[in-house]
Amino acid sequence: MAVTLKDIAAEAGVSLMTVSNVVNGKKARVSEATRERILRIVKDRGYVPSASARSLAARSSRLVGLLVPARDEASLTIDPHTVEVVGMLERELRRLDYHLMLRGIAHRAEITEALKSWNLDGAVLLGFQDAEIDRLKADTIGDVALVAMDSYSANPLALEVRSDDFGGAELAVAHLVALGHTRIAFAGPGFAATGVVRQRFEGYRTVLAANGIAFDESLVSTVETTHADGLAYGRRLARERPDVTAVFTTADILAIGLIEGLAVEGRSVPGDVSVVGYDDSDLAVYVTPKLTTVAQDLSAKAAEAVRLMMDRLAGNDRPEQATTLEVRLIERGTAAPPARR
Amino acid sequence: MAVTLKDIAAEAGVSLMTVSNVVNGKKARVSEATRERILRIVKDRGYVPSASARSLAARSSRLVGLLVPARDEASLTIDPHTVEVVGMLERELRRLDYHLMLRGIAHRAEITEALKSWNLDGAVLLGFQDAEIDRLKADTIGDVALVAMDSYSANPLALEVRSDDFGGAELAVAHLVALGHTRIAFAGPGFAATGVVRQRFEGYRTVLAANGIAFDESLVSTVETTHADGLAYGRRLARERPDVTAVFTTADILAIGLIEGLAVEGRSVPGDVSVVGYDDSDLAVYVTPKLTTVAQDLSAKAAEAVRLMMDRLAGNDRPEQATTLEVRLIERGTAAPPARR
DNA sequence: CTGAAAGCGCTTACAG
DNA sequence: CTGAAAGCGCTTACAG
Repeated sequence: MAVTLKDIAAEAGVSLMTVSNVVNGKKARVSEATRERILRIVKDRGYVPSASARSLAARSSRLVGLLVPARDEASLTIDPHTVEVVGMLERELRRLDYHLMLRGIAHRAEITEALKSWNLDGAVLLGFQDAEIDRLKADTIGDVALVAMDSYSANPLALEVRSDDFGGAELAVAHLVALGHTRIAFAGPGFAATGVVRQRFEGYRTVLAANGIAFDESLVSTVETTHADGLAYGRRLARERPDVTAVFTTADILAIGLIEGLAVEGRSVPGDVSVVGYDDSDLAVYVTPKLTTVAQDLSAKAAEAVRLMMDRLAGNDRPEQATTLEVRLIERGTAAPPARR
Repeated sequence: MAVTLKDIAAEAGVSLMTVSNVVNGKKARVSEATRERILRIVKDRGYVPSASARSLAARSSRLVGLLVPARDEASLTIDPHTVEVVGMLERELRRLDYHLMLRGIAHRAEITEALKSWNLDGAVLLGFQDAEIDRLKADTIGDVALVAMDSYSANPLALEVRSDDFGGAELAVAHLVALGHTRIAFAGPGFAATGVVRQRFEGYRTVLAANGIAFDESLVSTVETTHADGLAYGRRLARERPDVTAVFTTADILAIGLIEGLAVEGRSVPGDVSVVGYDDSDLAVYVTPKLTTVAQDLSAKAAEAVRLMMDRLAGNDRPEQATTLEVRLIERGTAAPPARR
């Protein structure tokens, strides 16, 4: 069987408690001599503390859940852009000696279940709608430090980290306006009263207004964030809306599909239509021309999520404000002045 | 505090044991009447068993580790192609009521540590070199069911799942040969005596030999699996090897970089050079022309990994053979007959 | 069909 | 600086 605290204690001729103190680095409580002797035995025997025993006896499990929506028995909805966040979160947590449990959530009740079952110290909610975050109640989440990524929910139970989606849209649309465009379309997934896409939409509308461009409802289209939907949208746009000279899109993948759709109908980017994406995913530089897009600092986002969680775990109060990270426009090859008519 | 078995037992007026039996579905041991009464209370009170207590008391933790290499303090090395496997594994395990712990491995010792600390029932090794799998010893991994994905290691301690890398290369190169190519280059990351890339290289060589095409060492290049390295390779190829009319590549991303590199130097695909990728990643259809590539069934690979693990956990012997999954060639737009000279 | 006892491997006060 | 006791929430034999 595995070696336990008891084994180490027996071999060192001390009590179990002393070994525990040494293993947990409570220096003040053990003399340097016994400390070194014990550490040596621990190493020789390859002792690793039992996390479940620890979790059971102590208050803390040093376990953090990464909760991701999973549509009805399907796979996790992790888009490539999210993966990077997952990797970063794992790294940050590992540095702090925490472990990460990955859990798909098919039904709402599973959140509570995941939290309780492993006695998680914290959890990161990745990819949930604001409405779902709103619904979280104190009695269902207990005492975990909960951080919701990319959330604009008003739920005080969740710590929030997101990028400046409003500002990112402003950057993109202002760039298009500066190039001389006035017929600028907005394409993104359906949105509610709040949330990432809503913010980007408001940023779009604000820049139009600031530049005296009338908002035209018929210029905003609901397009799911997939290459196929982007492509279909591009074809429709090419055929039905020759007046549109630029499109601001809420995702690179959608932008890339859109560009292909336009091409299929004989319209070029940025010659006939300018396109701005969002995310600055790897994809953005794989296509020709390379995509002009809005970049967020994913690494900073993950680090901030962990920082907020640890702060909360340390007993500090929830910060007044949600953290909003800066964003920047990456100018590449898909946005240019509109063609002369 | 959270509600425990004891609370439920008290409320139901039965012993703790009876509740335990009900919760664990040991129907034979409890009368239907008490069973229903207890289930009702469990539901009303929102009781969720403590996984750590269970793990400590029972033999099993119902926890599986997903171990991924993490280069020195850096983020996890999860490429987009791997992500899909992660999602699939999580789904399969969740269905079986197991949980997944995601852990980056920076140093070899961390494997043992991860295994022991949470008393994992099983672990999936994703993205490790064969040499690292070879090095695993029985005393360091204990009794966990270990499955190594895409491994060709001979270590009997690991269960193995992989695609038919040799066959995939055969398919790709045979396709090129059938189109009339004879000067076919091989591009992929450096490889050792064993492993995925070695297999693909051998498949390449075998098809050449079978068709009476002399193997030419100068046609094989070591190119890392990134867009940038692919691009640099493409430029080099265009300038230095006008004789090469086709390239078989070990990854789509590399193929896409290669195509761009060729384009930069004024050579077109498939007009001047044919290119075949590997993986059939999403990327393959985002580029123009769409990539001809070799597809593997990632979903089946994940399912098979879980199946092997559960089989082993059920006490069955390790299968004689590693599982090798079928692979197929997806013909799209980047491979065509060589241009007439 | 139901239950009392022992124990899984730790940590947390509390003594000395 | 070191230790004996109690307990975290379960499961595993073993009785009845």
